[in-house]
Amino acid sequence: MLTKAPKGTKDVLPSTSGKWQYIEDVVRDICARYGYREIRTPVFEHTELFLRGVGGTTDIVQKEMYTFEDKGGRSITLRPEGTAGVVRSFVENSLYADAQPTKMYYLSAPVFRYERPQAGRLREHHQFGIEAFGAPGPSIDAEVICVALSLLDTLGIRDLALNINSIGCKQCRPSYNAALKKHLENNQNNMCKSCLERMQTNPLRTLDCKEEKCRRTVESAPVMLKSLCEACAEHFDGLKKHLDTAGIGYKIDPHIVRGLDYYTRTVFEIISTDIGAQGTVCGGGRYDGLVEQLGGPSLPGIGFGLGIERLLLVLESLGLSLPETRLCDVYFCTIGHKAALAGFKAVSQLRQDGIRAECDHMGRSLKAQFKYAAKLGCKYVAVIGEDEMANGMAVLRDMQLSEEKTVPITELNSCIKAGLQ
RNA sequence: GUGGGUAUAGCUCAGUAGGUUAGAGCGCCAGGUUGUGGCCCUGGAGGCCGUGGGUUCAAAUCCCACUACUCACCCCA
Repeated sequence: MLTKAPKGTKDVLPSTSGKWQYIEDVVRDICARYGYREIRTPVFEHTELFLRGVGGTTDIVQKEMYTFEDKGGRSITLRPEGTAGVVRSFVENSLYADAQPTKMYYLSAPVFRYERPQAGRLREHHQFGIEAFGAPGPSIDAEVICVALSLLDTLGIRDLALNINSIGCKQCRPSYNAALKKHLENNQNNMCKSCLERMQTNPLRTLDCKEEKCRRTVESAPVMLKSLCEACAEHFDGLKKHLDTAGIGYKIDPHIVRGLDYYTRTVFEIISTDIGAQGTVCGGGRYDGLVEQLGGPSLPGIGFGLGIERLLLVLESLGLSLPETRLCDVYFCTIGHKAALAGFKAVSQLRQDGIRAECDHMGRSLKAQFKYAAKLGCKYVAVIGEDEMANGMAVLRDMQLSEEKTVPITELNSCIKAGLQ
């Protein structure tokens, strides 16, 4: 074989693309009910968008981006996440001039990060995400979370954990950061090597460390939730009230720290414990300063990204199957050239009428045609042979009931259509 | 970027005191007498045993290197 799919990429084969399509159908339906409309933005953007948007200190920007120079000398980057491009488009197209909020979604959007692949982590993966601009209050936070949970619920997934947290705003976070850093500096002996680095670059990240000694150090550290300014505390209370009202269970996890710099106030994750180490199926939060930072007006925003591949892993691990559509409604078994032509004609007509019809392309024996039809899961098999051609009658077999009847060839198609109703 | 594991048929895997033509199940194809699927039976196709070196009379099997895949760290969806 000449070459293989690049490391960290995966083909979606015909045997599984039906699952993707089913999920996409559900997503579109839910988004319509919640008033979110689709936006499609380029797969690549100017690199500076992500430098400014995602943040120069993040791992994503520092070591995971697919960046290259195009033939015009521009620095281009394949999008490493979905939000920055949507915000750019929101600003560029002056969508802020419309009545707010602006509620948009993107679906199965390819996202690229140069990482070592492992279970639930690819170099190209696909996200469903939503973004809501312009609404400052916590009700929209709750609505955004509801969209994600609604999708999971519709797919039959009930037992994933929703964790929420608030990481404050530009008023209260700097002083908290300073306090945390001070605490860490006083406990340097009780921290792992990478946390000693994090302490300098982004102290919040130490909260997320899984090392035992770091966790103990962090336990005694000041807590962001208790250091929130009045406005942030009120916002977080409001979110909890809305979630309670909607009957949504959640856990407050003060250790949630998202890896993108633009988050403010509300952050949340929906996590599975049985798809390997990469258990975050959905992650998001509020980004109140991002629109302005990318050159737009001072408008708040909130959104999430949800990984389709990880969602499929969850479905698989829970043993949940999605409804599958039948590959073929009716198969025409034919014997001989004349009959094959008649079958081809009948199939063509049925297809025009929206019926999934198939006939032989492999020169199979009658028996083999039947086997193949059964494999396709056909409801009906029609048989046309020399006898049928001679007397104008065809055999129509119901494959599930194993019942046959003889009908005039001229009435075959209408008979099939009636049976499929 | 750092560790661990694995590479044999389309898929899932057997196969070491090194020793004839490398196996199974599933899948695929063809049959089980005249034109009928699922179950069962029979047969067939399909493998430079990841690649390149080395040891040996002899290597899928032992040694080395490389590559790919995979899991985990990190990070994230």
